[in-house]
Amino acid sequence: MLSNSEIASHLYELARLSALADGSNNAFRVRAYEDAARSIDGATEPVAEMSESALTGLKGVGKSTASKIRELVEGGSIAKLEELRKEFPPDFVELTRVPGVGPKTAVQLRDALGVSSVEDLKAAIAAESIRELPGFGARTEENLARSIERLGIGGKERRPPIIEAMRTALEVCQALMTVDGVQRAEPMGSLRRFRETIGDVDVLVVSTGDHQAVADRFVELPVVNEVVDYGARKSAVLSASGMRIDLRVVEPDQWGSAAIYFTGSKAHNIHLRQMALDRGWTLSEYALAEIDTEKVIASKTEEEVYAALGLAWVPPELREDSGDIEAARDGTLPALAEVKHLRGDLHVHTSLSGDGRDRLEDMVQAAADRKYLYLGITDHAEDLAINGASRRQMLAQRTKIEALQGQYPEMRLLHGAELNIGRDGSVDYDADFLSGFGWGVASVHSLFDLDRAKQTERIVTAMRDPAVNAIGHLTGRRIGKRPGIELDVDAVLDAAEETGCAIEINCHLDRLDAPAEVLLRARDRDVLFVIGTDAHDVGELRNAVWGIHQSHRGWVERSKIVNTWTQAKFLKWVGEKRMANSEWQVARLREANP
DNA sequence: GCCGTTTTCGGCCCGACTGTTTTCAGTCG
Repeated sequence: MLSNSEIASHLYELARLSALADGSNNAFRVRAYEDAARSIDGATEPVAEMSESALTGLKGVGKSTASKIRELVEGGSIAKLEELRKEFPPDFVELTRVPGVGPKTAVQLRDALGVSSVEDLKAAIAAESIRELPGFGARTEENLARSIERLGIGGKERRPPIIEAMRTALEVCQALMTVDGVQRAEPMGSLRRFRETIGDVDVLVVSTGDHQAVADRFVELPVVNEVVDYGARKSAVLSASGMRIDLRVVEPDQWGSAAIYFTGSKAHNIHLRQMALDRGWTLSEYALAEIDTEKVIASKTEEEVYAALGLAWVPPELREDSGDIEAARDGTLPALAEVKHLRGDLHVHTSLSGDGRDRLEDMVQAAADRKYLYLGITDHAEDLAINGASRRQMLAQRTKIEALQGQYPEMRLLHGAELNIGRDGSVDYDADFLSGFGWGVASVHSLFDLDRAKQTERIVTAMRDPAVNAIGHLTGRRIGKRPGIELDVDAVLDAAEETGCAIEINCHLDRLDAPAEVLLRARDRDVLFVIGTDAHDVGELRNAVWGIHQSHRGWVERSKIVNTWTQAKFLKWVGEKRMANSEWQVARLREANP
């Protein structure tokens, strides 16, 4: 059966090819296909199983698209799409990946010069025949040549992982803050929405001074390899790695409308602008204003603009137009956690782990500095070949922790471990030794290639273990480097509800694991989460903020995050899980000591 | 192509920058 995302990708392709046929990415038909695709992507029911009339009930899907979907599901293809593919073969479509080449230009190049691939375009540039076309010139030809070169290093398709983009963005913001008159400089776009991969880095700057001076400084930054656009309000550059960085500079009283505009998503903005029009207003990056009189209704803060439209402020990570605007209107946005709500960290390594960098004493002090009320110390357990701690080492650490506890009357120290989930779902040590720990995180560190059924089984088995309070970095993915393990997410969530085992939201920017899709799937379930930094040094305790953003992305209610709970409530919950399934524990003890 | 208590036709989000032009089209975000 075709999945929703497979169906959506057919519609996206239909949109792309229709743009070539209609000569514009903004053609209404193109947008209609995109709307339908987005709606199907976000649908919770399997669209392949829906009747034509049920399909038209989906937002953005009308009779024509509904019948195309049925055609695809029943016959495996869409006649209209096949026709378009014939007219616009992949090599030709590739042309529009060249920055500066849109649908109009691509078609014009083909009609006038017979250009039907990037290779053809290169030849036409070499022959200097493009500059002869009406509306083109030598300058355009040169720019196209440069754009083609760029395709090799970056191109429109590559989306850098968030960790890479965040680093660049914060660097740029920091540098621009030193320009005279600059009051604020912050990352926007998909970075602020906390997508796991980033199209472009967007930076918004507020300046009371000379805007041109900001642009001047921007294009001179060390990260800049090439300047794409250069203006007082708006500039764009490419980094050496091909990352595009966009800069907008606005006046202080335009921050709110500019931040909304620049944060997106595109679909969210279009929806907001439509709401503005319904009220006789228009929304741009400069202001929400009356159409007739141009009188400004709101612009200073995001809250004001949303409020004027009858909406609660929408957290950036939710702005995808996938129910966020309706929830903001109806007052049903989730009550999200913020960093200030965190009362503990429950995945922390010390130098006892082979890859840990700071001493136990320093990690504990750093947690105390953050005013935490509980701390789970979770060094790697013995099954992890290089980094794991032996029983003897673990017991010695426990003694040290007990001694340290006296110095921290406010904060409860839990001696835990990051256990390794074996092939069959078992973890390190034996049940007796495990029962000596006060907290346990279990994670997959091996056998990433098992099939879906086996991976699901091993996770579920680990969740049932009374020594396991939470599953660490659920999928084991490294964003942009390594895919996560295959999992039956619903089965895992069922087990989480049944066992009371929490699912970690790992804070490392290259993990952000569990992924947002998993968190969203758990929205209407009684699944608990724990935000864990997986810190390997004191500085990484600050990564908690990334886990908070990730929880927002997944619409996770604060009440479901166990480390926002009071110390008493948290400790009660930990104890319950470890006491529960005592029969299971007895059975395991018998197994170990027949 | 979709949509609708101002509608089944006539709308459909907004603006900057570039290169080519004397007022605009194309592209992009």
